[in-house]
Amino acid sequence: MERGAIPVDDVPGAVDLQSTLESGQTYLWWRPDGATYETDGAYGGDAWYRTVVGDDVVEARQTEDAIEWRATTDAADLVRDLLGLRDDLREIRRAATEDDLAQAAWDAYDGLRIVRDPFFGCLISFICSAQMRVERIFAMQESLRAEYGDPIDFDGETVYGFPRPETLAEATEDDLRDLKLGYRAPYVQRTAEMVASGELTEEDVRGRAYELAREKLTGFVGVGDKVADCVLLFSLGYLEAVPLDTWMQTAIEDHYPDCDRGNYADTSRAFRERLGPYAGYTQTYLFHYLRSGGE
DNA sequence: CTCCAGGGAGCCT
DNA sequence: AGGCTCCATGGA
Repeated sequence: MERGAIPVDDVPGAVDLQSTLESGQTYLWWRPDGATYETDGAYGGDAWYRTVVGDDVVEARQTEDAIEWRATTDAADLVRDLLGLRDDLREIRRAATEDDLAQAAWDAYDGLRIVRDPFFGCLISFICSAQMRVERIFAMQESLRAEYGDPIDFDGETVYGFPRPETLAEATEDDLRDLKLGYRAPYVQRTAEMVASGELTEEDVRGRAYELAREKLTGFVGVGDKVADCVLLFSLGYLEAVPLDTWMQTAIEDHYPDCDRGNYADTSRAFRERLGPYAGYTQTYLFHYLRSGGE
C-alpha cells in the first residue's frame, strides 16, 4: 500500500471532501467503515472514502491541512484528477452568477469540487439514477459491485470494484432485476453491451464540442439529455454542462423563470448563459444546497 | 392508501 | 419536434 498527502495549500481554492463526495454527484465512492450516506458529520469530517479505478483501490480523507490518500498504487496525480483538485475554485467562483441564491449555495458548501468519475461507472450509475432517491442509487451501485465486481486485495482486505463492461454485458435482465434495478435493468445490460462491443464508447464522446458530445451520449440506452449531462459534468470534465433534473426545473421556475424555454435544449442553453462558463459548478452547488433544505 | 424520487423509451400526432 | 403513458421499487 502506498500513501501520500496533498497539502491544501497546493490546491487552488478551498477543499471540502465530504461535500464533494456526499453531494449526489458521484455514486462510485463509499465509506469503508460502513457508515451510511449522509450521516451528517458524525465522523468529524475526517472519515476515509474509498473508490476503485481500474485495478486500483484508492482511499482519501481530509485532515486539517491536507487531503491524505492511500492506495494500491502511487495515486497522487490520480487523486488530484478524481477530486477536481486542479480546478481553480477562486477563478470558477468569480465567473459565477452573482444572484443571491447562487451565492448562498457557494457560501454554504465552499470547497465542493466537481469529481471526475471513471466513464463507465459514471454512465451506469446515472442510468440507475432515473426516478430514484440518492440513498438508493448508492445501494444499487453497491449491489452491482458485490455481485459483478472483480476482487482486489487491499492490504489484506478484499475490495470489489465497479463491474467491467464485459461482465455487465453478460448479465441477464432478470439477473439485474434481482438486484432491484427495476425497469433500469435492461438499460444497464444493453448499454454495457454497447460499450463492451465497441458500438459506442467513451472515445466517441470525449473531446467533442459540448452539445455534440451530449447528443452522442444519448445513443446509449437509458441515457437522455439529463443523464448525458451528468456524465459530461461528473466524468468527462465538461464544466459547462447543467443536468436539468426535477430540482433544477423547480429552481428555474422559482428563481430563473426567464430561462425556462419549454424544452431541454433551449432551457439548458439559457440557463448556461445565466450561470456562466462553469455553469455546471454552480448547478452542483445549487442542487446540493436546495436538496439539503436551503431556500 | 397515495405520492414521489437527480428520467427515458416507445408510440402517438 | 412535442406530448402522452408506462416503467420497478421502497420510503414517507
